[in-house]
Amino acid sequence: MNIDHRVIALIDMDCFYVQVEQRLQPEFLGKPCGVSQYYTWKGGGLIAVNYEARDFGVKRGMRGEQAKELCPDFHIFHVQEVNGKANLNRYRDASADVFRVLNANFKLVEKASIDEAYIDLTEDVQKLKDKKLQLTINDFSTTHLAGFTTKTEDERIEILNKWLNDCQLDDEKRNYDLLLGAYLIEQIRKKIKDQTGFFCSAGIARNKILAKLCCGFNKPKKQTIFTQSDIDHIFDKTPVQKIQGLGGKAGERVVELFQVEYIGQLRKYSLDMLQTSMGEKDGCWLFNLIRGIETTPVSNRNLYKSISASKNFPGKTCLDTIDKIRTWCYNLAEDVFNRLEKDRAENKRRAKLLTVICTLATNETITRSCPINEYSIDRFANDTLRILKQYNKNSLTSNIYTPVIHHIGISAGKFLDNINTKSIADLFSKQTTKIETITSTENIINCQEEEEEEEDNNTEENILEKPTTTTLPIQGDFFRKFQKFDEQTKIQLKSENKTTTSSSSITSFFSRYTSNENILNCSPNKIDDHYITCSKCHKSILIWNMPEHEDFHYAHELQIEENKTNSIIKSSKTIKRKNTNQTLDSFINKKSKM
DNA sequence: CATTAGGGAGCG
DNA sequence: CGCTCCCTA
Ligand SMILES: Nc1ncnc2c1ncn2[C@H]1C[C@H](O)[C@@H](COP(=O)(O)OP(=O)(O)OP(=O)(O)O)O1
Ligand SMILES: [Mn+2]
Ligand SMILES: [Mn+2]
Repeated sequence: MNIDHRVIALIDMDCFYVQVEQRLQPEFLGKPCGVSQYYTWKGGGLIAVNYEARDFGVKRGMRGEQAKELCPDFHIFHVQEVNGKANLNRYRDASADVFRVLNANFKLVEKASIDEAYIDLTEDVQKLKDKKLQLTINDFSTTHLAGFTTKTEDERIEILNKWLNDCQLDDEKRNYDLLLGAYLIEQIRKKIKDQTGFFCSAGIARNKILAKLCCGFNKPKKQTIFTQSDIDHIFDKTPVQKIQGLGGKAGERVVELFQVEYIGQLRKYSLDMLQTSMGEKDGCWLFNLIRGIETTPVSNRNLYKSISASKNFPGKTCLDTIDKIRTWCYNLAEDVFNRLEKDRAENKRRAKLLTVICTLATNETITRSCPINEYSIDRFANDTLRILKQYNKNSLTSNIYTPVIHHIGISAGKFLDNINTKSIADLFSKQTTKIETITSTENIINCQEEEEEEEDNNTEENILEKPTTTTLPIQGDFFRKFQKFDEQTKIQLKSENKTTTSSSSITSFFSRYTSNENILNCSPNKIDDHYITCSKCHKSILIWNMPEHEDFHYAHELQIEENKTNSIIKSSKTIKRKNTNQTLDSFINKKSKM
């Protein structure tokens, strides 16, 4: 099967938590509503807002009170509280209702979040083809085309009808597959509505990124088809940050380093240039993406990989005594315990690792793990407490805890199946020698078993290229590049996962030691706030992006000389620098706020 | 004083 | 592996 010939759908529930609440209290259907947590503080923070309320400008993240100002009839549902803590089980259960419908109707369904699923429809579409259905506009009553924005229903029908006839008569553009996919999704959305009461929207495309993107084009209660011929003209107007995976720092890097606003503007850059700036893997992923190619498979995972409970204790609500901390350890442990027991009964598996996360007044976040030998509230709570006590600077006899705690989280993961199916037994046999010790080998197997992991090239090369030196963040990239000349080259461009740019070493370097002098050293030219002017192109560049920007010119020059020497650039893995300013900012902001 | 989740990659 | 950082709902 050609990876470009897949049919992928992304289904996303409309204002999901609100619909869950409205299903319980139908008298609020049609009225502007939202869901908030912790209503004591200014009406609580809204985590979901329905479309009626959005018309008034109410948005997620607003306070309940603020929403009331914009929309006096706004109704606020409150997340259930148990032991003084938000409990999201109602939404998890509603999510399970939806996924039961999906899993009953499709083979390959990936739970991407509490309210969305990717479905690989490729096979279903092929089967449907044999039936030679005569489809009409009535089979597509909520379908839109990503390439056309229609103002009226008549217009939608006119345009869709034309397209429908086109691809049924002559499938030169291979759009018929997408049409059948859209047909299947119209059906399943109707089933979801009938069997759960919930409305949803969907995107249908040839890969996950496009399906996700276009799902948002027409909401609520609608679905959108994104054809391959839409790629160029839509990407030319799609802000970089709208692409999943580029909503954060990676997207900022793209915008800064290439001086672009829309993802389509990257088309003029060579693979080498993208890789030089973004790294081999991400550069390759971007290069393909903007040509409509993205090969991340829909995985078959239906179950959670971790079950966690956490709570913030901002400002004066901080935990400053052992007694308070113990109480919250128990509250969180109980929530996790209840969900783990349910999970064990339903899924015949047990979590083997407990991870405790806390944020202290010093603004450090600490993460520590310990094995789970038995599901028990006491044990979860006491393990958590024991770990937290290790960071108490006060005397062990005192009830006072310093520094105060602003966040605690407990997470259970590393699930191990109880039942020895043949395949699992086989997998175990390989490293049976050390089972007892919760060690992770088994867990890895477990993970890999449910995940794709089909072809796993790159590892060898990556290891070879791992930069072993801690480079100072000072115009280092040129230097490093030449150091790498001798490296054997090749490197199959197969990598397709985007994500992450991180560099903990550099971050901590800055957080710990610097003040501006170190940062200023990076900049050859003039400092104008955080920007400097590049001597080559005279554009304003954020100073911490300057080294990559220089790489960019370097790559550009090489390219202009039309020589290949691909290997050199390809094999140079950029050490990713961090947006130091932002790191420090958030450090300071958090500190001052908490 | 946005909160409470959850998934994943890279580093040592 | 454990842990940190990143990205998303
Ligand atoms: N930042 C958040 N914090 C806590 N819960 C969130 C957050 N974002 C989303 N959720 C929850 C509430 C949402 O109803 C649910 C699904 O999110 P999402 O699909 O992004 O929006 P939505 O379903 O409310 O509206 P939409 O119709 O736009 O999809 O997840
Ligand atoms: Mn949604
Ligand atoms: Mn969603």
